[in-house]
Amino acid sequence: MRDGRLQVLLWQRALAPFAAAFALPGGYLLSGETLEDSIRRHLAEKVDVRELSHIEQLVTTGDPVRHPDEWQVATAYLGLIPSDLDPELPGDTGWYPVDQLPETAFDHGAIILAGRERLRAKLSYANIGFALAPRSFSISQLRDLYAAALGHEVSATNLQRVLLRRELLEPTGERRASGPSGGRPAALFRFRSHSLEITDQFAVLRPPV
Amino acid sequence: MRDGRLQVLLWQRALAPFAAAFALPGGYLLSGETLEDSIRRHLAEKVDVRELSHIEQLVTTGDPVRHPDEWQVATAYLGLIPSDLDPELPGDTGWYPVDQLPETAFDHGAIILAGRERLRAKLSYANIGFALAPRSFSISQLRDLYAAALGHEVSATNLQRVLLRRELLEPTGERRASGPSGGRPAALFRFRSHSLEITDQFAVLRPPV
DNA sequence: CAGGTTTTCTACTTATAGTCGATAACCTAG
DNA sequence: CTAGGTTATCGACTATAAGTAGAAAACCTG
Repeated sequence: MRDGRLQVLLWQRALAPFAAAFALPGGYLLSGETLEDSIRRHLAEKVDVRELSHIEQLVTTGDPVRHPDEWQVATAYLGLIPSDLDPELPGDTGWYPVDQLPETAFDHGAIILAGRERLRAKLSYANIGFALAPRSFSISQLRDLYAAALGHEVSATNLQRVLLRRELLEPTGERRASGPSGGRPAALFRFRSHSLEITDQFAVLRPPV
Repeated sequence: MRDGRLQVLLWQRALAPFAAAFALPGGYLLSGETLEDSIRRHLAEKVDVRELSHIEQLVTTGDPVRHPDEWQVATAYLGLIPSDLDPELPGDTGWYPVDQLPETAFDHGAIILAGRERLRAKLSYANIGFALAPRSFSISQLRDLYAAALGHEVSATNLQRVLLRRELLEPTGERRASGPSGGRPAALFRFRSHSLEITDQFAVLRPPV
């Protein structure tokens, strides 16, 4: 989440194929290397990987048409960075809104959309919000974050009750100072756990009718 | 589902490594081959792949410790065969209960359990029952199938109502002749669709308290 | 202190799922 | 042909989760 929108880190290619198109960070596996190690190694060239709050395997494609010259098998991972961290980026990379992608290289456009779907699903049946939200936040902040990620309005009242019932959130006991235009100061919450936990319910926050 | 239990097709290895241990069917990718094509090709040596009612990618592991001699990257798929099909099997393969696995080769034991978890989850928020059940079935049959796959008791009344509400089932209009010990003949149902569809609900059939 | 703003709470409604007992529709034995 | 056993189905009730709306709380500024 950057700028109130779901954005993805892309890198503008210099060389063919797909010169000038935008690609996900990545690269080749070294012999004997774990997939996740390799992802982290390649990503480290772009951002500080200690900032990753969550990473999970997304999909593996071996479709021969995905690369024009070479036959490749590629495994994509979904990685998340909390909204309050703002990593230094090299000049050829930047954040791009997922719902307004530039022209992408290879099959990266489809992979990004698959990642968004995975994220949306896990917002509804897991505690994956911890990977997007800052360590401490108000319910209104969290509502805006969920709304942007899910792509539809979310009720703050309902969100708070659902996440508290599932025991995913706990109050920090602090309150945020109210803004310049006044208003009641918001109580702050945090996620109880910062590792992925699946709930036994699903229907968090369908779009309002 | 075979014999009222969730079973997996395994193949007893003849050669080292893991000689005599049981392994999932599979093999090496050919150059230029799609992952799914490769799976179907290797599987065809064991069973008629036209009997597969569903197939989906499960997980890719590149952990160097998974094979003692060689560095491998392997992608596992989950494939399902309806309970009323009984493929001819070569002598070195057979069905083995997932909750009572023999000694497995490589990391195949963990992969099988991951497959079971995927299946259980999709029974709860998708129509994946179509891939396990016969084309036409009574609610009691379906209850037994769900109970065996989920690992806990399931109420037939509730199952029928939930699946009908989600519009996943439809009555065929036929009834099965009652068994030798009598009883009311059961109405027959079928799945409306035989391709995977995600529902917007989740909590089908939690274990009874 | 009045009026505006944001947050939070409470009550109500709706949707979905879980449970239990009654009833229906068949069988076989006598 | 009927009594009693068996399996399937239905209906009513309960429990839980989620969606909505409006009132109240807690701050701000002028």
